[in-house]
Amino acid sequence: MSRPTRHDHLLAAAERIVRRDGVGRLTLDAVAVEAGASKGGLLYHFASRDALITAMVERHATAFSASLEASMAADPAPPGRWTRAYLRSSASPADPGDGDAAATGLLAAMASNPALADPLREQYAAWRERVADDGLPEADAMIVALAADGLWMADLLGFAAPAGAQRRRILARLLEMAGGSDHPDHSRPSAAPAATTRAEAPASLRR
Amino acid sequence: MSRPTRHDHLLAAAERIVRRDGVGRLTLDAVAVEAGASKGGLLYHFASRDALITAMVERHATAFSASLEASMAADPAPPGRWTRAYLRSSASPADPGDGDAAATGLLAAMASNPALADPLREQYAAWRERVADDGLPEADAMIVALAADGLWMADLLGFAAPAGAQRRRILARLLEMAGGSDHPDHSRPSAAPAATTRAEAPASLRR
DNA sequence: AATACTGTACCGGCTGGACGGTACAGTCAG
DNA sequence: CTGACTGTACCGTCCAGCCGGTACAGTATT
Repeated sequence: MSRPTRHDHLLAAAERIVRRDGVGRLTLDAVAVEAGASKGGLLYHFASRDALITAMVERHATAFSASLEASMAADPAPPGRWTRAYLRSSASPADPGDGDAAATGLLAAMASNPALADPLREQYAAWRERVADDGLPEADAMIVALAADGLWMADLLGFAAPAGAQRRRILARLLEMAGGSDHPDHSRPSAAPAATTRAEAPASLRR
Repeated sequence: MSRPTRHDHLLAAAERIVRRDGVGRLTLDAVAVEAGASKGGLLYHFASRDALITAMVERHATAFSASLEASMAADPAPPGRWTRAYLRSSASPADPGDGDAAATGLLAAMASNPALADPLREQYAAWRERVADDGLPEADAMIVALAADGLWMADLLGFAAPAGAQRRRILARLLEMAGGSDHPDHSRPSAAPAATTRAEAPASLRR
């Protein structure tokens, strides 16, 4: 679980393919080639295509979970902590390099076998409970989380998500609804002024 | 464009398959069988699989658009009309028989060729503009729309969407944010009391 | 009125290619 | 010697798209 192993490289290659070429191109051969490995080697690590996709989904789930936990730990005010953390983690991915590649596993699962997304579904339900019971008016907290999901979905599906100043205003308003400070930029060096904003639609997902 | 033609039957069959068996089962043969037609006949109407999926997407777009327009026409108060209509149309599908089958086209498009969803993307962008410029505080209107999308996505992906009383409370709060009356049940016969609530996750989408 | 022709709707078998998965012999580091 | 691979050949299946039909309604020709 420390430095990137072959295992990780293969997973990363799979994500790259989905993002760049679309789910339809996620074949065992393509992944092997992308990772500079052989098909045999790939199947040595992941016994089947489904196993590969499951691993992608789980990778995303743990990554998001970690981002959530970190964001929450950095937020001292108890009421609305989870909700704000959820918002931050969905609206701006942890690792900028990753971009919104995180969801590639979900996409792949939905395309070939929705049941593979089950672990994510469970996680999601748990997060939801946390949000609902966060010391805020229940409906408000849920609305913040749902709006975060809406934003995330737009990115995922390549729909035009609000960007730039508009996005920033929406995020600020959501943070406010979640009982957060209006100036959450305290720990941000502001070296990257519009860093909160995502450029455009993914522009990924071609065929 | 009047009574259901063969064309419509084929499209409906395709939607049924995606909903019942999952996107992975959407093959030309399966659609033909489901519609009680032959593969040749199917290909006579839709020159390719992509053409079929495009038609599914467009069908959904026009259906949603119609529902939106109708819902808006029935809402006399100018400020926030679009936003409320958008909320109502996403949160409860027009035709109950359809269920949330509407999105099957999107699912199919994302699975095989994301570019096929482009028409929907355009529509979506247009709707967004309408919402943003609806006489409400921009951020609030967008949040309502995004939350509606979040709800819709949960249904689409089979994630546990808020249901029952909780869903009703959230919807009420969203309607309030959109400047609507708190009792929008005026034209509802209430013969189906919990009709607003969707039972569970789609439970569709198997392999 | 009979014949010939045309366009539309639809059928169903076939093929070629892609892809998941298997098998296996070989390589190389520790 | 073992465990982590590589490289390649191969199999079976699935599936999109093609194509050569059929049925039939309407229309023109004689």
